[in-house]
Amino acid sequence: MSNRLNAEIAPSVEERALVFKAIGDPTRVRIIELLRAQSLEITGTEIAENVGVSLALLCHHSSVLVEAGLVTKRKEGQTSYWMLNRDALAAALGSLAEPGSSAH
Amino acid sequence: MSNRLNAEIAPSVEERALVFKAIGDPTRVRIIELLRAQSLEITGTEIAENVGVSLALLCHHSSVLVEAGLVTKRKEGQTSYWMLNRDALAAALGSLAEPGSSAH
DNA sequence: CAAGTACTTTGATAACTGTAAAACTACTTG
DNA sequence: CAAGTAGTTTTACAGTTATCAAAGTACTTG
Repeated sequence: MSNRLNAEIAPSVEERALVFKAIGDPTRVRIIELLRAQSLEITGTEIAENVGVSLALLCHHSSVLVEAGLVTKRKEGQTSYWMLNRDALAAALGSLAEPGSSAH
Repeated sequence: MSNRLNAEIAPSVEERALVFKAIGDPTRVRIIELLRAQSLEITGTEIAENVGVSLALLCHHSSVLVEAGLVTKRKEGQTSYWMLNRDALAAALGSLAEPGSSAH
């Protein structure tokens, strides 16, 4: 299967737009932030509870995030574990970030 | 006065989602990158030529970017000068960036 | 095996989006 | 003032999206 964004190659404009579009929804910003705060994996049910959406709706957002290459899921039994693809996120964010970005 | 994102206050989830949504289109990624590369202002016609869209279409994308607080425009005579709101961009990008983000 | 759990998919719908084309405003130049 | 320029708005439309509700799948537990 063809790989998704893997931080080794610079993502194209279209790929980056897809990533930003995927983050461009309040529910998905919450999902990303929740995943970002995890050091270990987290299950779909836990995410749905934390974010406050139904599992069905979470599953829809899941597909958007997976398509954009931001999230990977691993299924074990009937529970699915979500992982944030930190490299893909950093690649997109970094492509538009200022050289010295945390200045204040 | 400052009704838009101004990097002093942490943008809400909704505000940041709006910014990411605004960047979530290939044409607008190109516009942002073009603006990012400018040290001075750039006119609408120049942007349209560089990005390869009509002025009418550019104007549509303009409204999305202005609504999100990413772009400011100043009109002088019949030409409008665009400026990137670097603080708003950095605030959104930074809110999801990893602590040590430029590692490789 | 029946019931429950954890998703996943499908269908429906209302709202939104990107694009093109055309009309419009307002400034500038001859 | 007529023509051209720069930008804006409007109209139209096909395609997409977020959400809900309901049905489906597959694993687990009693």
